[in-house]
Amino acid sequence: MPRKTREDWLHHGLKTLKASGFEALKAAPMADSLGVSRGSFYWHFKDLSDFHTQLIDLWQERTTDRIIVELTNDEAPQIRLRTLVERAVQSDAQAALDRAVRRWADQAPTVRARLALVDEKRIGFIADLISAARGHDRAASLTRARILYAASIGESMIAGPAGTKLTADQRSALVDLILA
Amino acid sequence: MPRKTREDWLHHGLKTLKASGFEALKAAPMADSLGVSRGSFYWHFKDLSDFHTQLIDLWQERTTDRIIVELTNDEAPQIRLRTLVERAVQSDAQAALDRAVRRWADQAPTVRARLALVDEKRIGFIADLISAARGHDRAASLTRARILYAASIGESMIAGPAGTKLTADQRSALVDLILA
DNA sequence: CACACTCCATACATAGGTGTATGGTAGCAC
DNA sequence: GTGCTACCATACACCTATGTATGGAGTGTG
Repeated sequence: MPRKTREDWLHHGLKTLKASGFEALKAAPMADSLGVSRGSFYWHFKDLSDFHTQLIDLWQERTTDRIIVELTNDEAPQIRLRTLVERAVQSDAQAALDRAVRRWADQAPTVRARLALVDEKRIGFIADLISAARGHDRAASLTRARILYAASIGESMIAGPAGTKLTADQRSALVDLILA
Repeated sequence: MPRKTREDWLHHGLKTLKASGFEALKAAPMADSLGVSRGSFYWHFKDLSDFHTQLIDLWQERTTDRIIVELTNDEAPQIRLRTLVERAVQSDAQAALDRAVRRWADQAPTVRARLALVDEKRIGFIADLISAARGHDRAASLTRARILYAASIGESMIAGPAGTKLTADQRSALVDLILA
């Protein structure tokens, strides 16, 4: 007997979003691949848009709020910044999910608004780390944070063939450049 | 009497793609907004995927091949590089269309393959300009080209509130950094 | 053991998309 | 002005999705 919980649906939603984009966040196909019927979906969620907002909440918590908490520790800010970049770019899972949300945001205004908040929060946190490391004034740190964040996102968006991705050394050099 | 040509359909396709994403590239809604019926569409194109490939061809010609030809002139490579960056980031029309294609690529393998070629071509051209300006070896120029290209793409992807975009001065500083 | 409560399957009405087949109209060729 | 050809409208069969209503299965609790 299947018996899926609300969390089962949401986790499957994140997987689907990452693998197939938000266009695949539909009740019928998801129910099929979960081995239940749409009845389950409409019991746990009022409708699709209810499911969508809960999904975005979960995404933000996992990919932003939780990360910031984890990286608010006693290590040197330079180290924390490098850890952050590696986490964001290196792990393809995180990058793919973020790409999917970003694509989604271009079509759904509510998602777009949420993504804007998340971007701002992330850039602000990066700026905090830069400030702590180098003591720039806030404006300069924000500009550099924005460039670093943009480069990371862009890197994950380029569709080039395998082997053309930036290496760890090149990413590290980029961080040096930002902290210079 | 309407009487739309193949070019009318393709141009409307680019506009639709830019404004509403590839999900809106459907025969029925486009026919409505063009004031004709789907009969016209299926006269000019075999099916949707035929339309899509022709659309991608037009996009590549306009946003890559033509630009490269225009910028293969006698001006100093530093100047041409700055012109290229301004064209790509500043004009929102180009950026929005590129974003739409990049999102599309995440769902359609054929589009993804084409985008990979286009990215490679653009990065190669940027690397040419960097090499001409600074005489780096090919590998170093390609890395820097990739960083600059990634930063430009990422910048156009960030969904922050108005006023947080990089200014022209900041973009120019980024180019200086790449050419250093 | 009964019974309520939780969870799900199924059927239905509705909507919007595809691609095809068929027939109609406008304009040019002669 | 007849006729050909290019272009389009319409109707059809089909598919896939949504959301709702209704009627079961299971499971725990008294």
